[in-house]
Amino acid sequence: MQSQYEPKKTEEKWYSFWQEKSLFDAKINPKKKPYCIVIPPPNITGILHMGHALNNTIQDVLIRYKRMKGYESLWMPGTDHAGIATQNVVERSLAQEGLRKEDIGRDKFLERLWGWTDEYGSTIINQLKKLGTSCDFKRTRFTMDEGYSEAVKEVFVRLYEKGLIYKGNYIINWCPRCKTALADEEAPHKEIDGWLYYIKYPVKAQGRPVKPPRGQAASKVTKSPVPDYIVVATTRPETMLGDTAVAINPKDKRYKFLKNCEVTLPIIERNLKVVEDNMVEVSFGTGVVKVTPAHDKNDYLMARKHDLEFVNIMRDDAVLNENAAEFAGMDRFEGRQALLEVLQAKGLLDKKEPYKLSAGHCYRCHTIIEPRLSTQWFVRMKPLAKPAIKAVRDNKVRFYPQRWRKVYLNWMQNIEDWCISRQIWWGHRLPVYYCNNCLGQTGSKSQIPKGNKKGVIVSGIRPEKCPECGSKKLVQEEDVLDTWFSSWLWPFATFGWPFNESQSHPVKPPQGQAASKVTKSQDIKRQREEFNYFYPTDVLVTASEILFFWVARMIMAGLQFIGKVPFKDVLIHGTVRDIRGVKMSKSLGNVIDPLEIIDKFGADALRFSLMLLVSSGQDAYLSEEKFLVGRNFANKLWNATRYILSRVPRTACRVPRLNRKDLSLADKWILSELNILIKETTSNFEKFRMDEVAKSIYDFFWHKLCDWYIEISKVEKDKNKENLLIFVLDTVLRLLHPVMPFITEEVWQKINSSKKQGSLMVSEWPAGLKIKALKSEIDSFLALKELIISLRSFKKDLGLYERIEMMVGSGDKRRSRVLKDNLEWVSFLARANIVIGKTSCKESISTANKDFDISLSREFIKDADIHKRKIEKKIEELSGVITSQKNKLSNSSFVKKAPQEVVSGVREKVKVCLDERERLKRIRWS
RNA sequence: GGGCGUAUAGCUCAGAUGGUUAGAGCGCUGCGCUCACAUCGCAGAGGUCUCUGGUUCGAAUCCAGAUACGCCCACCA
Repeated sequence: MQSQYEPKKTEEKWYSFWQEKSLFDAKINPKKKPYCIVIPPPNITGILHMGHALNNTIQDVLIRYKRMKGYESLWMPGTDHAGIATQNVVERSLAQEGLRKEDIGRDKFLERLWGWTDEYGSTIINQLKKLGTSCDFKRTRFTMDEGYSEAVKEVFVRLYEKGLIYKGNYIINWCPRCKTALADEEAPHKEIDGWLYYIKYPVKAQGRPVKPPRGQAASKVTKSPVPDYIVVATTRPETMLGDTAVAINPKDKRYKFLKNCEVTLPIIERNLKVVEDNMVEVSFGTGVVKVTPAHDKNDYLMARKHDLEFVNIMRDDAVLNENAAEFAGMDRFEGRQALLEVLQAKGLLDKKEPYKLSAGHCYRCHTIIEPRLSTQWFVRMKPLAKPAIKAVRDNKVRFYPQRWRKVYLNWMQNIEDWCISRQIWWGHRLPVYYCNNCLGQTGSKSQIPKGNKKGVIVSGIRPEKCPECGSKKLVQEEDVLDTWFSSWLWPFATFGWPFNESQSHPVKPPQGQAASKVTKSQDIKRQREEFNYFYPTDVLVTASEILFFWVARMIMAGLQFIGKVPFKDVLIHGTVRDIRGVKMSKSLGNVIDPLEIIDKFGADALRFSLMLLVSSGQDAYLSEEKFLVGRNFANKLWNATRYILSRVPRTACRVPRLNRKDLSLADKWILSELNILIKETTSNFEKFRMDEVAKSIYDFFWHKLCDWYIEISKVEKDKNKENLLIFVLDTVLRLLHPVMPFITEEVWQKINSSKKQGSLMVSEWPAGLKIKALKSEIDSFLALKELIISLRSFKKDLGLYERIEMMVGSGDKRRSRVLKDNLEWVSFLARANIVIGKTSCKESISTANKDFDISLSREFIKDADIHKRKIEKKIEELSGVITSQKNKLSNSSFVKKAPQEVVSGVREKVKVCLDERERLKRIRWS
């Protein structure tokens, strides 16, 4: 074994070993309880980033832990077709050839997409393997798999038949670059710097003159004169071209006169209606709102209420259309500038003020979205949300950390309908067919009124003819479904749901299994049984970013289609950020590539460091050097193993049974510490506290096993020691394996070399130890440990580095005896030749700790100043403690009200401190 | 405009159900290649636990308020 651990030499070896032995595979096992996690399917366009590394490490750690704990662990892997993202990638490559997707047509474009998917779609899955992920890869699913598509269609049809899917003309988020509708969640609002423009709209008194008849009080006349114009404020001036009204608040007295006026839209010269609506905020802008029903969500709602005209002024690429008069053909922002110039020239631009506004941005390409009136498909969400709210309220689904529960409930209670149609080509095409014959009579298919099903056929299988008129002229809906409309089925569609015998494409059997040997119905039966065994899954591990996109919708889908929640626990971890706290992103260039870290430090180092850093849902601030902890720990483990193996002959190397007999004080101590570690680690895993798991193993291994026990073992070379060293190491390897699978397997194989080859990853999780140490024994050991530290410190303060003779005594007989029994290793570790007994002050210089008095011959001392100051400081410190503790005791309500054990604890503390201080005070310096 | 999170050593963070004159890692100082490990060992320095009130015998820990930073949601043009 080399003195430095080299991860590259072991990682690949053991990963293929596990795969060859099919250790990642899961199947129904009636003797075991199931444990199942479905992977949040990464986009096929994705490449592994630190967020994936974190997310998947957590899952792998849990899966491996439960597997060792005796569960049948299934980690279901797969990828997501990521509609818009993937289409964008392929469009870009097309653009390099100077082509647009329209040039080659839908079929050819889809061919390209499938080609890309076949070539690059599994990149991320292969990268995941480098992390050590123990997914059952034979089950790898893709949201566009034939079988999966059946589930998507089934769900669409079921929802449609229940009246939960409808088609309607609404204002939706439109990305003019991707040229598709987006759901609200896909268009996050971001603040941008803009301007608030104040524009004058000419006003004319209507019909009868407003002028009052002669003789009436003049004051009343001057109260509401009709001005030449009113001023509206807007951040998007170009939309004025689509204005069909202006609105005021009914309570706003300032504009009462407008009811009898004609307002004209400049440039277009259109008459605008004047409407009153409470939605108008009196205090904002001028109190008058321009209403653009086809380009703003609020205006749209207002228009519906007041029966206004809709004027669309933009094409799908946000270029102004023929309704935009002279500005037609200009891009929206170009048009804005041009329009402003015209307004300026005409004296209609009152003023402009800098203004921060928040606008939706496409979550794929970051283009500012344009609210657009268009016909889309929607899912009615309220009925789906209701049971999903109840399930969380009833703790059928629990969130970790719990605060996300509130966020979830808040969102669900205010949920709006989900726009699911997308005007792209890559995705599941809606299982909707139009009969041209029937629709010919009612008009174009974009104007199907809500609820009118005539000529619209929704079916999982393409119908041959129209059930209404028999026509064979059927056309399938061009739109595809939102990617999340397939992802929300992930926890059950991956198992082959809906298990229809009649479905055209059953889920393909696991790779390697001959398809012909398995009949379709057997296959479906197997899938159904597996589903019943593994569903509901156990935990979903995810970042908070997709709580609404995905997690909430999965809960709704699970309850709606299966009648059971899809998972019991939702573990939400933090976001990965750079060292300054900025979210890592490729465009910012602040990413740390996990593959590079693996290359430099090893996958185990990456995993261990990540686990250490993500404490209960907090964001992790990363830099390359933070991974050194993991690397160093791996190296420590490696070298400790090297030492232990040097002590134990290889041929005899196997994990022993422990014998209660002949255990030394140190043995008892380390076993008792190990026992605590087993308990803590197990309970921390159950609480999803992977940071605590990593921390406590690290602490035990490094600072208890290596710093003390192994050091002691260099002196205390009894027969038991070898067995114990192997035993403790073996136990730690088991505990650590979920977090650091590679090095633990490598080491475990070495210390189990005499056994026939098994694998650590499927060996048993450590149970609590039966051997118990007495409290007094542990106490004695700790006193010796403290003594060693005091001896070292004492020497150090006196500037002594040689192995010298030191005198140690104790007033306590038991302490003296224990010291005598363990003198050899105490001396070794203290680097001193210890003599038990007392010496006179004249010849020696002394110190004391809680249990022992220490002194050494004056002949060694050159300079005792540091030591003297330290003693003084220590005395001061002790006095402080004594005073504060005594104060407590003199407080009668403390003695009365505090628990007995606390009071006696304080008394004990005072006693001990007094004693130590007394002994320190006795030290004479000359 | 709502909702949430975080403020503890120079840095990154631990500190269930209140009882420690507050812990770790990194960094820093000093010493050491003690035969597993310099990706190491040993000994140290370093904190009025953001502020102000309150509850309590007792608060880093619970409550209220303030301040700072961060995040999410929302139809103020």
